[in-house]
Amino acid sequence: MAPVTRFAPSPTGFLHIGGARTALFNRLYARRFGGSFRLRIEDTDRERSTPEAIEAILEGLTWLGLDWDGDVVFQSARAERHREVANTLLSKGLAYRCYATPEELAEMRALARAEGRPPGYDGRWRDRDPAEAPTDRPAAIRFKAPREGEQVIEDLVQGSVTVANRQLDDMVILRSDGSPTYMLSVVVDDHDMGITHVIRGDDHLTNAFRQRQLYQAMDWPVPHFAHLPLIHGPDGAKMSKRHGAIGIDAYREQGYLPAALRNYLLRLGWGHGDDEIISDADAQQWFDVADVGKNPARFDFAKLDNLNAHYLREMDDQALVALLLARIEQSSGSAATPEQVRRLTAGMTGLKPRAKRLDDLAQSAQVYLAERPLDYGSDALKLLSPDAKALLAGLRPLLEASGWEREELESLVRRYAEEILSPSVKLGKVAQPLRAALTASKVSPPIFEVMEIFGRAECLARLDECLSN
RNA sequence: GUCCCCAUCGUCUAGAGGCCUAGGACGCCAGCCUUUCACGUUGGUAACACGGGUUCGAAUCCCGUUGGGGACGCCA
Repeated sequence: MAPVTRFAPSPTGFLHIGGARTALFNRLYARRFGGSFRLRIEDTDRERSTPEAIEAILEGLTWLGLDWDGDVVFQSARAERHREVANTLLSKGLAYRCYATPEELAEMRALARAEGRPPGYDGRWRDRDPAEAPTDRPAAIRFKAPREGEQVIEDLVQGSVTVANRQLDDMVILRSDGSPTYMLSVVVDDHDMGITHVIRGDDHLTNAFRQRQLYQAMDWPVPHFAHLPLIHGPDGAKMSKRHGAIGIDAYREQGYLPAALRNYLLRLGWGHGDDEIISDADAQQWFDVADVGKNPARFDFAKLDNLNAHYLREMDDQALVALLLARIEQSSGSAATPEQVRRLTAGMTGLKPRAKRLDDLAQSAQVYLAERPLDYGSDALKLLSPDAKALLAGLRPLLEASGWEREELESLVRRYAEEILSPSVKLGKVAQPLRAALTASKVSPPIFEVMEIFGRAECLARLDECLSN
């Protein structure tokens, strides 16, 4: 049977990196075995779910290239069905009304803890005569969980995990306001959607035991479970905003490529021999959730950067320029001129190997965007000493008479430095001031490549402006 | 506190009893390349948490210790 997986985020915040990996693994698993990958928004939480968060999740997934099959299911729209199941359980005697107050509940927990028992509901309304029910407040519906025996889950990642039923209390499935709880909703939705493999974060492992009880009570087939270890921050502690628990949109803003993120996330907790750069096609062919490691992985930006640099270099120049232009327009508020686009496109080869992310690429791309008069900073000025300017002044007539192809320019300047000036003067002695004069910077792509792209007229004009200052 | 899970270089991992003198990648260090910065390239640094077993033989199996993580809501 082809697997059906799903990603089921709750829209209470942005799509974070852990969620993205969960979605990736679900999708990969479904693709690998010819199944389908569904998306369900768990928006049963009253106030905390926001339309903005839903939007951020859908956008984030789409941007990452993690498209889903079929329509998005909104859990909130299925509340009626959830209630129906709760009532079925009630009529089967597998659920009951509970009138315990929040204060009572807190006491129970404190007491249990003090006595060294697992904290939880003590079952005080479990077998109570309904005639004793108070009339002044509504009841919540609790699941009548089995007290004896144990729950065994053959988790695809965690292996066989067992918990005694006595560790599990009677969970609320319908709140006193009549709204279904998450615990009920997931089970009903996963069942109704025909989900065969529940692949999700490790933090849900203990929920799986309770959910299993529910499946059994309804006499539904229990899906396969796979609980993925969580992603930790670089210091081993829980991901915090400081180190990566930022929205996926923040990665996008910093200039990470979807392909790089996919590759990086895939290698977090999973490996395929010595392979590091893994194409989507290979990932789809190789990935199996059963091969995911059980230990939590730390997030490492240095490795992500390295991977991103790789995908950046592999990317088509035109596509990269388009991304860059959008970014530049957004920050400067104005569109690039055709001449700037021409320079940028021509300069891509030299720019690409120098960048890790789109943000630093945009930074170094300034070389091709800046217009005269150039704004010389202290770094450039340092290279433009009177002596250096004198060298450049001597070079000017030679440049004017030269062809304008990069190799020709290079050999010209080399000859100027080593033969005309002195054998001890290296190319760099002239090339560095030249770079400073033409780009107002001390670093740039190879200066002769830059010169070729700018063209003779522009270069001479820049040189003149620089020398006349 | 109760329950569950985990443990190989700094990080991500390969490793399913002899192929391990523990492999790869990122990072870091050094050399080469070089007009700057990068790219590239060559080499180097660095790990089986600890203690007991089992076995002819253990990174691999078992137990314990320590250290991490997760879950214990009328949140999801």
